[in-house]
Amino acid sequence: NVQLEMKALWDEFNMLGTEMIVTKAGRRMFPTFQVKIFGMDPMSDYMLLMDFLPVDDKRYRYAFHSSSWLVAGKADPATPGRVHYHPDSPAKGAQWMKQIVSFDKLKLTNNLLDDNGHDSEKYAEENYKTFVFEETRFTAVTAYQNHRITQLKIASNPFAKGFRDCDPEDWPRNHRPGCLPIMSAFARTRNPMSSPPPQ
Amino acid sequence: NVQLEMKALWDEFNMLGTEMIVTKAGRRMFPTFQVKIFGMDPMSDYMLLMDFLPVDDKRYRYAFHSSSWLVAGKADPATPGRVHYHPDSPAKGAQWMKQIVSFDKLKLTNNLLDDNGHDSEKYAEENYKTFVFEETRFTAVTAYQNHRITQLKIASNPFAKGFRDCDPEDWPRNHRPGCLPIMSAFARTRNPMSSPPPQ
DNA sequence: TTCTTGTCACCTAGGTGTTAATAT
DNA sequence: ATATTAACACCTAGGTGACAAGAA
Repeated sequence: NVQLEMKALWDEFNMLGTEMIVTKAGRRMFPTFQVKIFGMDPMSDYMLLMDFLPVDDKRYRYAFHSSSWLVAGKADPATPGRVHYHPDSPAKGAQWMKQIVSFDKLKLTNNLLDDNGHDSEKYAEENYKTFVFEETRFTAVTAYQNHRITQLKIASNPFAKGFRDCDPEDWPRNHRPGCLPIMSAFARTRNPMSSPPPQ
Repeated sequence: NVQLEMKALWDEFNMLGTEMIVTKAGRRMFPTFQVKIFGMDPMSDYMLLMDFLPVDDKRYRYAFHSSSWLVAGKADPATPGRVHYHPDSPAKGAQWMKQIVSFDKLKLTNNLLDDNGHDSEKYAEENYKTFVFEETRFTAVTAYQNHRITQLKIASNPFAKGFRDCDPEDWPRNHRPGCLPIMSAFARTRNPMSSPPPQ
């Protein structure tokens, strides 16, 4: 059994239509994909890996007037079957279960030549179990399209703090009209990012 | 077979009498202990670990007038048998050998209550091979005693760049008397730190 | 046009020796 | 006296979106 961490934040993005930047050098995902794992055999070794499933083979473009994604042709040839092994692999079940497993080093790239930490598919014949979290679905972009996604990223990613025009700590004391939509998405009870989990 | 990396730098420190700061929170070693490994079985799994051997059970204090260490009593009770497993352990021989193995995350502490990434001794009964590098011998201190050690740390550790009063790149162009001894210790051919090995 | 890339200021995160204050 | 601690300015290292320039 696997439980997605930061589910509330993922849901918030998902409601707007999550976008993830891809670059040639590789860009981290935000929110970070991290999970709690239950029910492994504590003494057995496990490999943990992550890959990405194309939802369809279409290409989309964002229509700003209607704030929606429109089909705009066929997708690029599918990404070669690459998987990202969690760097702690292999490890005992007990190790995986005793703390949150984070894929924060994982980077998305549109450079087909660069592996970026991805390995070619192996172990395909072995027993494995797959978990899909629909709320982590995203559209890969080279620049953000939906401005509300940009604002939610700025509001919730600590590394983008430089672009905030309103300190969440100061709200509602410093309440200004322009901050309201961001703040409503940044309710502290739903977003524990500011105090990241140990290790 | 194991080969110490940055041996020239280690030798330079060792000639002066290397000192390493220990703190309650833990302090990295500098130079970093890193090695190249040869002759493992590529397919076998290996644990790699590091520990510290007290050279004697004496306590020392530094005599500034003679620039030497004088015996000043008996050592504290020996550190409990703690070892530091390399975080990549276990891994195949091929993996260990294909790049430099670095213990850069290792931290020294005088806090007996804090493990600081150290594990209690295990595998004592299993087959293992030990390598000692005499040139990495050091004196644990809470504050640097030998000023020449301080200057060599400042000259060679990138994180201490803020304390340099002379940019190695500008020498001998900007040659000033006060910089000469530091620069002679920082010959670029003997200190590749400025361009760290990939990954 | 539309999409992609490279550079930038601004952050987070954490490793330095210094210094002054505190402990022994 | 001497040894240790804690706060600090100054770094390295690298993750952000904005923006201007370039490519398709």
